[in-house]
Amino acid sequence: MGVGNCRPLFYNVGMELAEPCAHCAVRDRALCSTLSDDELAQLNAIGHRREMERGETLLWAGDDSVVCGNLISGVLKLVAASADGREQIVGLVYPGDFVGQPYVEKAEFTVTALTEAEVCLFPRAPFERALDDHHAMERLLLQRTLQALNTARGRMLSLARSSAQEKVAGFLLDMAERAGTSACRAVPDGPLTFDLPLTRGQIADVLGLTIETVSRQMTRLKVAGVIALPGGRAVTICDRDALQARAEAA
Amino acid sequence: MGVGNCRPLFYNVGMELAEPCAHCAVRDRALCSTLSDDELAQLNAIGHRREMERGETLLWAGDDSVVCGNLISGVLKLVAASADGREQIVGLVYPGDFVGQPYVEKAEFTVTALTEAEVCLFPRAPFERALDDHHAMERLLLQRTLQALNTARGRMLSLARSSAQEKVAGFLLDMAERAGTSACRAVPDGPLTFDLPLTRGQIADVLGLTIETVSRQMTRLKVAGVIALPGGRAVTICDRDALQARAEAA
DNA sequence: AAAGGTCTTTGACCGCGGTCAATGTTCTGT
DNA sequence: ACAGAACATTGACCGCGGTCAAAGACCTTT
Repeated sequence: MGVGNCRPLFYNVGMELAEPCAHCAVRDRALCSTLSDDELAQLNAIGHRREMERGETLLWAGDDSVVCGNLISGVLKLVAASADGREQIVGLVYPGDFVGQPYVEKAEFTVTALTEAEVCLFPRAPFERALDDHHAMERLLLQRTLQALNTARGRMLSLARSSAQEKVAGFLLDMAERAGTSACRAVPDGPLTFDLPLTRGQIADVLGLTIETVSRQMTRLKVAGVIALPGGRAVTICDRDALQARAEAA
Repeated sequence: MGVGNCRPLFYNVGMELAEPCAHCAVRDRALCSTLSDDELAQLNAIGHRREMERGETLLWAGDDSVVCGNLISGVLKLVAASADGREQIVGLVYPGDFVGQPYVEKAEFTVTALTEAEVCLFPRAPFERALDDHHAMERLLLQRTLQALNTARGRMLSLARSSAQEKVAGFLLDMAERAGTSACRAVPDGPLTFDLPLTRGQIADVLGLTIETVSRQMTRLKVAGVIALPGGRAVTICDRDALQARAEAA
């Protein structure tokens, strides 16, 4: 059940910022950060929020690309699949990131929630019109898209040319960085512990490996004392430098 | 020797379109297609042309991203490399395509000519200002960037999950499509012959394989009668459907 | 035409990572 | 607390594609 209904009926009355943008967790990071409170209220008139459960799909590859928007909380995956069912996660979406593609008729990739998530959605057509009116937002979208392109191209190198060991080590470093605030560390610069938002199977889909290979490489890193696996989906990075070294050399 | 000097000294005098844009081969396809003749003349004032030889590099990964522009003729490659020298071609640039990245300080990838090429270059900073003034051009750049992102993500699936056979077959189909006018065909719908602009080594760099594997797969396709290799860098596609089938299934 | 380079093909070998299968662990709902 | 499902680990095996090496084709240059 979404919370779209919570949107107030009279959003742009007076100077006050309409709910729920006023308390939005990504107000300062999403594309909306380019908008004044008034502009934001206008944009909000065409948007609505949606809560998603783990595993729920927002867009299916091949369907009309009907919505786009900002991720508020949780993590989404972008999945490419071949006709015979092989899958590859081609992107991860974090809070503050933009999801979907304006100016594109058909969605090329399936977008699914990896965790519970909350998104702020806009129908594509009116959102494109909003880009016309808010030049700074379009500019930021261009910059974000250029960044995403660089990220995707960097991952092409890794997918094609890195060993399984390098891929897994690199992935753990990425996730550690992402974990940020939610990670915890007993001693400054000491071991860092955090939860992975992905299953082994999903990690395999990101890295272009199989579940078994991911699992074996994790075990190898554990045996080498580079990481620890306290149980559940938690990981502890015991020796960041060693992990870095393994991420860079075969 | 570039032809930058050929740029006329008084480009925006009168209504006539300044050389060399008037006869530009990609006038109707490049970002400039969004500009009126007058606007184009203004933009041309900050740009210049450059001819490149096979193997010549336009931008080095890690250097300041100083220029961007449009490719007029030839083919360029975008190369990602790891610290220990492994390489991956993450993009090919064809005539009419945009090269370089506005709003990005450091070039992430090395840009090198695969064939003789001609580019129309702009220093990055004034080009960014031109994007401010010409909204339609910025819009088109955004659309092109979104397309490029989709292409890159599609190739992530292929790099990670396709067999060598599928990669080579798919690559040949792509190149056949690109060859377009320069390809020749004795009978309508009959065998199609064209020249690859890439060496076996470069094809390997595109597909995430080795030279030897690319060569072996080409031979396999030849022995199966799907393609012919008349010599030099030429390829003949004898049975397009069979090639398509091999591109899609392992 | 000969010489030298680069690019390509082919062969022999082997190791990484995929596949198949069984067991162990963690999460979920009642 | 228990049952069942989903997820993770581990082992045995093997094939695809990488590596090393040599020979052949093609393209310059003089």
